[in-house]
Amino acid sequence: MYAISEVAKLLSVSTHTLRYYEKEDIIIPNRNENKERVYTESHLNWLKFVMKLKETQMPIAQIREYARLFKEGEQTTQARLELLENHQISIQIQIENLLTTEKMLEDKIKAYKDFINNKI
Amino acid sequence: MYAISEVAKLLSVSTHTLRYYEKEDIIIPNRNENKERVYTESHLNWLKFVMKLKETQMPIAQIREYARLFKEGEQTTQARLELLENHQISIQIQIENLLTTEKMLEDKIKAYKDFINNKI
DNA sequence: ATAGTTGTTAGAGTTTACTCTAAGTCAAAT
DNA sequence: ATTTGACTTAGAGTAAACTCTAACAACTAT
Repeated sequence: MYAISEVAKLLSVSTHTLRYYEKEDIIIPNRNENKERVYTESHLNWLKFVMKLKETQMPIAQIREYARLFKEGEQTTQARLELLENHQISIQIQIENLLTTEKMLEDKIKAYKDFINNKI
Repeated sequence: MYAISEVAKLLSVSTHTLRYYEKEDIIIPNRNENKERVYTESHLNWLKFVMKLKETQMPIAQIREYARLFKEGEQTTQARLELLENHQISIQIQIENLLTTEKMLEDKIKAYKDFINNKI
């Protein structure tokens, strides 16, 4: 059980951002008697998952959509699967692009090094 | 030799964007007698390179910096090399992150499929 | 002649994802 | 008693990278 400030610290986000995600229906923590947000281990895991999706360029709107489907329950399993499969494809494309550019950079870097060392 | 609209079409960007990049000192095309922008093959290659950098998350400010160094000439070779090497590292980190998340997604996708097919 | 393309300056508008402020309440800790 | 941390609503501000508009000039093609 974590307070908002603890979660912020653990996941390196601001409390502002956590409240913002809540407003965007991405994480809805529990509340204690004083109406303070209480995040469980499972909220934390969900947030970590969300951050992975964000890191890999999934827009907030799509993350919200996944969260919404999740809340709707079992009948959305197929839709969630499709969403994740689409994101997997997006990730694969990103990796391809990065690899291509990395190769290009490697050549350029090599050329620069040759130039600096040997003035060919 | 390409007019702005041809470049826009070839590279799938708007003429607005091309003028914006020019204002940001990222590409400065030649001009003809009528002061119209004229892009050579080499401008096109530079633009393609720029788009690769953008695709791999290099901010405009850094691309501008690289372009500036380029214009300054040979004495900035070392600086340009360092900039590209830093970006290469950034690319490698991005690839690592993507691979990690892809593996995670693959597991989740598998779990969803199992659930759907066998209701385990 | 007129439609189309390009040019200019200057600035306004858009989108995404935060990020922060105000202004006030409430409960726990020192 | 007061500081601290949390809460609320409502909205303003920020940064990046476009994206578009206005309003008018100038050349090219039909």
